[in-house]
Amino acid sequence: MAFTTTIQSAAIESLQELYGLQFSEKDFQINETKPEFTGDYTIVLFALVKTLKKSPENLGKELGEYLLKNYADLFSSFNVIKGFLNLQITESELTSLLEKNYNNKLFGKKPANNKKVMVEYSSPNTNKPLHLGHLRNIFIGWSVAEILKFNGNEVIKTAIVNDRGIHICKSMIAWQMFANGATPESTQQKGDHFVGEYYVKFNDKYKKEVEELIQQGKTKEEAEKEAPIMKKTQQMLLDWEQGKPDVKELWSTMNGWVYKGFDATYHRIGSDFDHTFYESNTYLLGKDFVYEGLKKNILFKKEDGSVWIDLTDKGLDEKLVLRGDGTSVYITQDIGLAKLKFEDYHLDKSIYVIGDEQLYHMKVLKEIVRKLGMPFADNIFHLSYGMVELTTGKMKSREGTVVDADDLIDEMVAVAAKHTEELGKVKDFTVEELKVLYETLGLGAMKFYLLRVDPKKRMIFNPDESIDFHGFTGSFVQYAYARIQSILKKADDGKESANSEHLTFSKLLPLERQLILFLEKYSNTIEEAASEMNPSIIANYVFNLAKLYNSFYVEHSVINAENEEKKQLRLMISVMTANIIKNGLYLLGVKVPERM
RNA sequence: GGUCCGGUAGCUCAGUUGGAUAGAGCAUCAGCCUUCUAAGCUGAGGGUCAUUGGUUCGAAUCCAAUCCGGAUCACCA
Repeated sequence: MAFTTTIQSAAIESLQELYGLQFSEKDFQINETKPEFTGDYTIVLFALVKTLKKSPENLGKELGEYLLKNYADLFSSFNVIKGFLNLQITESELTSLLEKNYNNKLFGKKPANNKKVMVEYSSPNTNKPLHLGHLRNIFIGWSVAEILKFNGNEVIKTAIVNDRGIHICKSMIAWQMFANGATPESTQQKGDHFVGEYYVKFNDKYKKEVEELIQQGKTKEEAEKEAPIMKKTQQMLLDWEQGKPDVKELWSTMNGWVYKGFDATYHRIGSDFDHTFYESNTYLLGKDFVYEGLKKNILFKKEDGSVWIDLTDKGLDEKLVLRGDGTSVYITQDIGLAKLKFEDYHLDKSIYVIGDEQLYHMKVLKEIVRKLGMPFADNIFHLSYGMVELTTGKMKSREGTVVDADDLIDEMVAVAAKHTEELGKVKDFTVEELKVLYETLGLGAMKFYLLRVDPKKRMIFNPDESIDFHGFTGSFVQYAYARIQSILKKADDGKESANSEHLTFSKLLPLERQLILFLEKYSNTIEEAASEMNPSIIANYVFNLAKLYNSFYVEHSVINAENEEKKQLRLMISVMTANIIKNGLYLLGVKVPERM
């Protein structure tokens, strides 16, 4: 049990004994004691003062004395300042905690609790390569999935691939017009980049045609509709929907190129999925529920045949769910897919990692699903994240300011290599080891940078800051880990590994105390990260742990400790710190190097 | 215009179920490598927590209004 909850229940019991009143957890707070005061944890008494009709000082004194007397193994001293009761934890409690956890490497991992959760993330279009925004999405999704798993849930990672629609046809038309049969193989290009180029070529050509038409006297709207390349594209979309063989074949060939490219990127960044949904398979799914809803009068039809739902009672307006020509729209497919997910996988919860620009869409989806009487409406959860902006403003594909994912990864890894060389560390490694190290450092820096901010918030991507290896970065944390490994290796060489049997530690130094107390908070931290679905909580924790350990590291020697007892204690602290860093970083998708 | 999100140090961000003198990192300045990896450590300066009012023992945190920024309100996905 975590210290805060232990103290909470001790205080509740004590108050019951002392004053005969039953308090609950919500009645008063347990905080960590601020560094400028003596103590480890603080009970805030103000809230109790009123009901107990006592002065804060007296209440603090009485409660403090009672706790000290009746929980002597837990508390060693107390002091009262204003309405704050500061308590100090006994050394025996701290060291036994260390021993217990040292032998149990799970750090509060919870047993399976049988919640089945699906996390959907990534969700790319197949007409262009992944970019920085996708990376934030993927890292958040993967991390949240792993965090939920670590907290005892059964998690299914999925992606929905948007593999159909007008945007894919654009790339296809441009390829037909300009490629002369070129392929990714023939041009030595990654498939997603190859296809993306034709998407760009489409837009160039389209723009030119529109301009020409405008010069011939057409309005902008007319020109955009009548541009020959656009007409061709729309015809292709119709052909695709009617299943015309040559169109379908080109479509699957080009998508195949893109998937190969995506897979390479996913593999490199360590992202994985248990299942992939393809929109081309699911886009018709919602229609049946629309017909059903019509029968039940939940939906209504307008004169032109289009089908709508009235959400005005929810503060929204009327939403279209089926076009006049009977084809489905975005929301229609999502209704179908939502149901499919819950029914095929028997989910307790379905999480969608989608940008916050779709908050409205997801709200509408939930309401429609609810109105259609599907029981899982409340278990749909939109994990929304803010857009990634550049220091120069927003990313816009038309203006060429999109940061390509593969380019960015290459650059991060290259900077990691350069930096390592400059520090003169290269000579300690083989070529193979260096290659692995650079990936670990470069990808680690990038993931940490994108995950250290609360997902819900918009964030600004600063290229210089992102490739920094100092301060609040993945490298900083990795470095602390590598230094510990170095100590452990030296200790092992002298056959002096930590032995936790029958040791009595006394006189903990302030930094040793702080570290043990901080390590103890890890299990709370991952629980919080899970309930908030927020990896940044772990990033912050793991950084602060590394920082604290670094202070300890320069202040106290482990191998040349004052005596054997101290050495064992510090080895145990070091091992636990390393294990928790490794585990915490793992939950962020960041690997640790044994040396760096 | 309606709805939603945000505004904390020069910059990027923590801190918000109300608690003690608001914290990090970067940047700036000053120190620390014969001693477990200096990708590190120690210290200094830097704040009207957007503004105003309210709630109370106590407000960055809750409420109201205002200002500023963003998203969204498609027979696009």
